Amino acid sequence: MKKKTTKGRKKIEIKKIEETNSRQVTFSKRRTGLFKKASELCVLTGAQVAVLVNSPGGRVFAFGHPNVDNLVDRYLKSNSGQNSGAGVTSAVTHYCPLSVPTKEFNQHYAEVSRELEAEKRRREMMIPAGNGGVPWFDEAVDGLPVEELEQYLWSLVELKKKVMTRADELMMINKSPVVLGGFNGVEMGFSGGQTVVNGGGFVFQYGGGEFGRF
Amino acid sequence: MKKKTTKGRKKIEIKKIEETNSRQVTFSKRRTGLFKKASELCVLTGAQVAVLVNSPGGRVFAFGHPNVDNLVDRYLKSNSGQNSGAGVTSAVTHYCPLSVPTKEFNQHYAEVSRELEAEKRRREMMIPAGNGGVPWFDEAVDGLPVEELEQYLWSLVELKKKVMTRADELMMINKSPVVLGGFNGVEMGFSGGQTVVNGGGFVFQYGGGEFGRF
DNA sequence: TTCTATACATAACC
DNA sequence: GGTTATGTATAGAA
Repeated sequence: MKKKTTKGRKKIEIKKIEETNSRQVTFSKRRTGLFKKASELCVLTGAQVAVLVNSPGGRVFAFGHPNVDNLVDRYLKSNSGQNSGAGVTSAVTHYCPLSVPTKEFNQHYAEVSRELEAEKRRREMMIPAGNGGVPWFDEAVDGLPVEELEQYLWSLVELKKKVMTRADELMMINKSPVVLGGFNGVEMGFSGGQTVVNGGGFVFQYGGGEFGRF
Repeated sequence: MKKKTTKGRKKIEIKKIEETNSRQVTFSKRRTGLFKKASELCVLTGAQVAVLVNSPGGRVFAFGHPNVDNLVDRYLKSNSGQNSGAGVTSAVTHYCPLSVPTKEFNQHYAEVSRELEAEKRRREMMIPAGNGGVPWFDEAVDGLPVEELEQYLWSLVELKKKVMTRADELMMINKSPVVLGGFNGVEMGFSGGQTVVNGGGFVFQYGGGEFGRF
């Protein structure tokens, strides 16, 4: 008989995988799984779903049902135009035309998707634009490109801004303290905590502990 | 002893669920699962992911990392100026500037949505995507050199991590997914380290209660 | 929602 | 890409 060569799956912590290679493998496998899940959600419930994934390296993968463009388009229209609240679609933000590369990809995706669906309607998966297995992931991850740093920065800046504003509102409107949670090993709860705002800083606290500062 | 009350999970065919109620339940469960998967993919591999879900009922759910809202700003800035090399790599990041009509629409939509959905995450949102709020931080960061940006980045990333980690803990420990709900008619999913947004703001929820809106 | 019993996804290895 | 042993997501029922 065959020798047991594997110890089987092991539990992992959900945090960035530092090891480049396994990170890439995981990305690939999970991306596939994500698309599959999205696909099943569509088929089972009739919902429309669009998933856009892009690796730090910049490659874009997408899944869409009926297809990405339509979905995005729909969001676009429901925004700029006005639609009753009835059958609503969305009210997300206004999207710009997709960049050429992305556009092409989505286009391609749409085709592939359509074909597969027509064929068996099991799942319309995606496939990166053209190149098969290409080194895309490693490049920018370690040196974390400026653009990514900036994205994070802005993301955080926005978060902070909103947190601040919200904190103010919450404290003004009702006197309920804003609490995000407790500490490790500390009982969880949303009462008894308080939000402290000081010129520029925002601290989430619970009991005597602090777990977040902005 | 306890009677076996369930036959356990059964294999199902991936085809539309006709029974309305179970379809609804499945939608809810799987949507949560999908967001969680997306979240994990982001955390584990550092990829950027956006998920848009349109339920048959018309509700819109979205998940995105990094924060879409901020990417809008980011885009706006790089767009008006020069499409900087920092250019956007993801389709998700290509958003058009929010137009006034859009904002108004979103506002209106939010109201309608509120009426239709008497559940809980209804109320008011604030901070129309973009600016309009506490600019101090914004401006402070605006003309900062890259080196500085990186410093800010690190400090903020650390803070963000704490919050995200905490959210994760809350979710894992209490099994209640920490939800970053959206308004503007868009339900935002949030779990495991992702900040979900969309033209407006988001809501931190815990179990059935809301504990923070930004 | 919550609870099982299972189906399915996937971490390690090849 | 495939295999195997497990960790997880969930269908069905309450």
